[in-house]
Amino acid sequence: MAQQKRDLPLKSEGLSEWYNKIVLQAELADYGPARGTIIYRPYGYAIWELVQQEMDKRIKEKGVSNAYFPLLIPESLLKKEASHIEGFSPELAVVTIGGGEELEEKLIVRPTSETIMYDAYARWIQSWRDLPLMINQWNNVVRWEKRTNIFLRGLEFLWQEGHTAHATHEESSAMQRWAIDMYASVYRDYFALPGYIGWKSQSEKFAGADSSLTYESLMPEGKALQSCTSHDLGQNFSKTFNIAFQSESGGSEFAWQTSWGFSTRAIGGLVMAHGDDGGLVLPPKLAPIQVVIIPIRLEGDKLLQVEKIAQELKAQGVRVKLDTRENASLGSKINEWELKGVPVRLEIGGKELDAGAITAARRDTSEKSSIPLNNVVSGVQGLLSAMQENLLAKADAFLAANTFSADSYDEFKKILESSRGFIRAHWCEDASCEAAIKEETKATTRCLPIDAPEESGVCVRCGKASKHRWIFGIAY
RNA sequence: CGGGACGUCGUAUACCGGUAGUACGCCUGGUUUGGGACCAGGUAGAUAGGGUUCGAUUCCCUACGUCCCGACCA
Repeated sequence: MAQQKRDLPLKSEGLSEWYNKIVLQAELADYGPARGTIIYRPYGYAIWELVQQEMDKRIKEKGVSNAYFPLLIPESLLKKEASHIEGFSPELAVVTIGGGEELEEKLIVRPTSETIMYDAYARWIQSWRDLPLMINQWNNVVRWEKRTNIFLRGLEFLWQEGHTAHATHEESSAMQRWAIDMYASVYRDYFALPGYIGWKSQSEKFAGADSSLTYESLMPEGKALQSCTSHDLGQNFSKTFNIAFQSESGGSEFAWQTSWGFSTRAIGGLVMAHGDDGGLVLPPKLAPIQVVIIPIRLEGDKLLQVEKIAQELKAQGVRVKLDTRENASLGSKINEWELKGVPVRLEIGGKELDAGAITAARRDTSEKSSIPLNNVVSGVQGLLSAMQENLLAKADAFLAANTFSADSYDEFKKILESSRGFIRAHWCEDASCEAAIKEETKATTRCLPIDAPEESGVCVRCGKASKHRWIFGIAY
């Protein structure tokens, strides 16, 4: 009977079908009326707000200020940097008519804000004393993707983009590294998603960058997800936008720049990585509701007692929801909150109040335990942190179990056919070899891990000498 | 953007060239509440536009949207 009510497909039987349904059913998001557009519903947006809170704090601590630049970019501005426009032109949305009249100059809906920001940077930066200039913005960008997927790839997505200008390459390079380390830390400690930090290959790097750092995590079914990158822009943009400054010694120099971004795609990764057949499983640190309290057949003073418990938890910063709906049965409440991935559920009825201990259920393990009434806050906090740790430990184990090494092309292909996952393999760093591997196996270079040891070997495909093992995978 | 599948109340589905049904949801009232409650009454639907036809939700075309497979990407 319970099965008949279920209309969520099993995650274990098909990730993409499960994923598409759970995003809608858990009310994280809905589709917009135009293709590829998404409505972030309150429950989903709340997750993003939690990410923002944490990341914004870290960004500001680093000395980066928030600002906001325009959505519309004159075409000529975007065209200034040759490789940048070349990289983005296939996916631009362009405004050609305004107020009913054809525009003299087309306006591009930003796919990213390098050009419009650096146009201003050129005016703002005159002296070495103006550096570093470090600005971040939380905004939306538009990229005309051919094939869309809710949260993972859409026409419009939300992100933050940080853009810094420095006097020296040492400084900008350190900034590039700082950003990816910050992302990795948030990813690990909040999303409970481990991954590899590494360098993008020349062909995979950002259009207009000298180098790109990425954080690559692995989804169930063995596909790679990249949801943040940090770029060393060198002087590419400062030269084309004339971001020049007078140095201490009086000479004119071009600024060294970085840009780095983290998008709502990460929410999709979160859903896929931790969810199960019962629905979402949210890591406590990013759960809009960390604890749901369900009173069972309580009224009057006894219900007040439960409300007091909720208040107590709230006072300690726990995000609590008290579900006092009278028209829903216990079972339907439990199922609903499980579907929505709430980490801890507290059941409080006459039984609990008499015994002086409430029943707590963990979403990740389904374990039930008993928490003494006089110890609710620390008991709950203990469960939340245990769950956060457990999700990370499971994800770590998954990543480790699905990172393989291949020393021959046959082995490489065999892994892709059977389990997928990440493959550590030698590559000659020749772009044509990379393209051939992609053509023949669908796998792309994901990154060269930042801590990859030097190791002499031969390219898994062409046999030429190689110094490092790169990580390959099939990307989303 | 190429190939394929699909589009019926909010959701999941059924039937049909001639009155569009069921379940869940939702609303009202009552009884209920320890793992998806029950009774009664009610609400709500053929994506849009053309064509064929006496008659189209059904057949055809186009657009739009979703999913899957490719090429492109956070």
